[in-house]
Amino acid sequence: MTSERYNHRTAEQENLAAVSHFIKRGTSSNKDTSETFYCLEMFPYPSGKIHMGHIRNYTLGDVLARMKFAKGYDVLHPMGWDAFGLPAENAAKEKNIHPQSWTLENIANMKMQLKRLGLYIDWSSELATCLPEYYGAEQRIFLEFLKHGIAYKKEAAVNWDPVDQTVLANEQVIDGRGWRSGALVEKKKLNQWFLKISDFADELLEGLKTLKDWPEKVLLMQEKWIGKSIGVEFSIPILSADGENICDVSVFTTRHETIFGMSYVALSIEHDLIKKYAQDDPDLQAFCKICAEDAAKADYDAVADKKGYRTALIARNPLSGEEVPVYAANYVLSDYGSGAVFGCPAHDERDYEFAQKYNINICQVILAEDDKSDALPYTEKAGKMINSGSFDGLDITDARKKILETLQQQKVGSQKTTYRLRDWGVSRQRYWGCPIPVINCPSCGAVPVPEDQLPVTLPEDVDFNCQGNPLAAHPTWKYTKCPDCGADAERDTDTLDTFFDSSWYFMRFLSPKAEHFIDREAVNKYLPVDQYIGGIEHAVLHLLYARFMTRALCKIGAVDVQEPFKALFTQGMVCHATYKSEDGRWLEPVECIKKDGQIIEISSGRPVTMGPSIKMSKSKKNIVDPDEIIQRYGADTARWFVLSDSPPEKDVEWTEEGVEAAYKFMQKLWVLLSQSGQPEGTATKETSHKIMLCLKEYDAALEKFAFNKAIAKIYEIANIISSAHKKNQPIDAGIIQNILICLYAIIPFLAMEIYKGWDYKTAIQDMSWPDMAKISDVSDEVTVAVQVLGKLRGTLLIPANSAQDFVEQQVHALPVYDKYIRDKTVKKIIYVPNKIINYVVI
RNA sequence: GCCCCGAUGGCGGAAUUGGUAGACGCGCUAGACUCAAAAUCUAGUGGGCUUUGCCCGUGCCAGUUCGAUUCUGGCUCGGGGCACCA
Repeated sequence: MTSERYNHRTAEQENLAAVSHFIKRGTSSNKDTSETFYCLEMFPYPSGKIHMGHIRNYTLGDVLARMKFAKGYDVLHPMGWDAFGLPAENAAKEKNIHPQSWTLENIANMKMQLKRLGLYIDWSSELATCLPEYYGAEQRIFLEFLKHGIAYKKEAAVNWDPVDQTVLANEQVIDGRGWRSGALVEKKKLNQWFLKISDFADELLEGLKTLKDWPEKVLLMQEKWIGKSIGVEFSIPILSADGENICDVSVFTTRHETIFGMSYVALSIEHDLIKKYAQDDPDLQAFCKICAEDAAKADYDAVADKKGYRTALIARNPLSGEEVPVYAANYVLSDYGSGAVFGCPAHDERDYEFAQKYNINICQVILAEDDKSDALPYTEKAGKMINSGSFDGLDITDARKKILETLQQQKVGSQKTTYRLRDWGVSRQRYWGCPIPVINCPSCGAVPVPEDQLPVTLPEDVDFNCQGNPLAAHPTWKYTKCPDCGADAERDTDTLDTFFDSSWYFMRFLSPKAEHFIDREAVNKYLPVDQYIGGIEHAVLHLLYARFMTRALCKIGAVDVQEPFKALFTQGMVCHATYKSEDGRWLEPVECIKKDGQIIEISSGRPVTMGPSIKMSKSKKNIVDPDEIIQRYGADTARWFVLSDSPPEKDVEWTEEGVEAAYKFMQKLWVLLSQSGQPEGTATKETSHKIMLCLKEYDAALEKFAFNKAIAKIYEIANIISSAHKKNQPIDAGIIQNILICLYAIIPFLAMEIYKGWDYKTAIQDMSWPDMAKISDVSDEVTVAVQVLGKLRGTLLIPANSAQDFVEQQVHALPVYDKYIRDKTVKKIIYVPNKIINYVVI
């Protein structure tokens, strides 16, 4: 038996070049197959250091890429850097270092870390979004969109983050706060570039149905976000206080059958009619101002309280002719539907609340069948119409049909579909982003930068301590000539939202240096991405933008792919317990030690309180540095640990014990699988089959993303080998070779090191994955459960696939038979081959 | 408030179309080795009992079935998403 320990430091150093030699696109381990497999993990933001979340994400992808390569696929497994963004500018302010050098240094460091982790990546296609070769291509895309009307400019109220001093997209506002800064978002009017994502709302929604290998949860979130709603739009005549017909107001509803229950009309404070009448009504003006201020807080609690202002205007119900008051109300959204609603308090919760507060008439129009409660508002799903003129007595479905027909005949209404999804505002008032390639000319307007002047590069001499956008504050950069008329003009000083950068990078990997933005042929060949892996936090933001971008590029004829990601896997977070010192400081795990069942702070010896295990974060200091782990235990241990125990879609808790255990197991594998570790005896067939069966299950688990189960199978194999060794039975070299090929996907350094100790002819990285189909699922002998009335009473070891007669005979010989069956009447015997035999007795 | 998901030992978690619940790991207990400890190895480890063996047990209550962690209905608790979208 071998006595020396496995030294991960020398082994990982020696094998680094071989382990991380990249698979180049267009090559495969099996020359006969040309089937492609695009394996992609969400590319990282170069913050400076790899964290445990990255380790988990990239290990998952790496195992898959290695396995697919060994299975003969032409694998594309690239890596890039989501390199634009605010932290670089903040670093520039704080550390007086240029965003570019800060970012590039971080990239260099993180790339080294990823290599040390043993990732199997095609570095020849590496890209960084902050380099002109990338963002220049992005500018070309923007100009194409401009040409095709997908990009347009409009004055719009935008979400303004007062801390980051920038505009945020709707998706970046969470609970009224900036997603990054956490500051309360304000509303501000600015001239902004938008992308017409709303034009794609329906196909983005329909496309979700084709994404069979996406998590249900993400599909649902996107569906809700797009928010398709089919209803009816109709117009309501508005009269002045003295009955004079002024205009029509159009409203959208999904409950048009309740039209006879209309007891008021509510308009948004942004509605044209309200704006017009506010000019002569100071009270209305004041009301609108208060509501606008509440809304600007973008704080839900401030808006939760419904406020209304009764105008002198009168609305006439187009079907009943009834005249009802018109309100300006804070709860009516200006940018959904037509910014106006009719209120039906009897059958709508919000309207009911409003009517209660302002003492408005409540008129019931449906007599419920399924809702017996008397409480208003009624929440019926079925019922008959009442108080609805000629429609009385109809059930809801018929009433909906008839009322719509009537509205159409009278030419006051029609069916309409609305979406919650708004156009995507992409202008950001920041320096460290892709400059929008447009020149604003006083006479020609917004003029695209001519192609031969691309890329529009960022100036390097910039003052980051100025207020607002450093790019706009640059003394010369923005001044230029109009490409059309030659007059003095100014560049657009806004840069693109970084989500724009990340919504097409997966296509750029196919031609990272090319001048043209996309290599259409290569993209068509490798896309859609066969497996995309990343965090759930991008369920709507990045993943919706990327889907939109792909469809938009498809529409303008740049690619022929509709959906970018065929399969999506969202992995869980890496968590760790939190530690707090006596005086309330957060402590890093390395600052604490367990002693006699108590946790104490190493420096002071004082006791420490342990908090719950939560996502690793700098603020709570519950972080473990991957560098230290790799240094101390090796990359294989780190990889092994993040894959074991917890299913990858769930959060995993990082524990010292867990890492220690993983490390010990690496040592154990080293002993069990080494040639020198094999005893000198005779191997048995049974052991070999058991091991191969485990490998087959290991493979199936990996294919299903059940990495924790795959790991369990390796432990099982170790136990099998261990007991074989005790009986002085060596394991066949061929079996060991198969195990090592499979392990190479998970723990490449150790697998390669052990492999080198045997005299195999082909290098491990050139070996094909074992053919699992050839391994039989059943052993020669199986254990069958003997049940009486569904209760387990004994087991039986018999040859596989035995006939029922034979099994029954065997059961007769068991003590179980005398005890439970012999004296009873057997009503029925249920036999499931190789599983159970169940006696139903009375 | 609405929508979705989940609940299995001390812990993380296994369990093909309903078919031997608790694989595998951690932790724990005992033993071997050691002056001792660590490491390693061996055995045990859901609960209970009158312990050759039996009873209970997958959040709770019912149901379907020869048989339910798995299917159906109703609850309880936990997690996530959306939040005036008319």
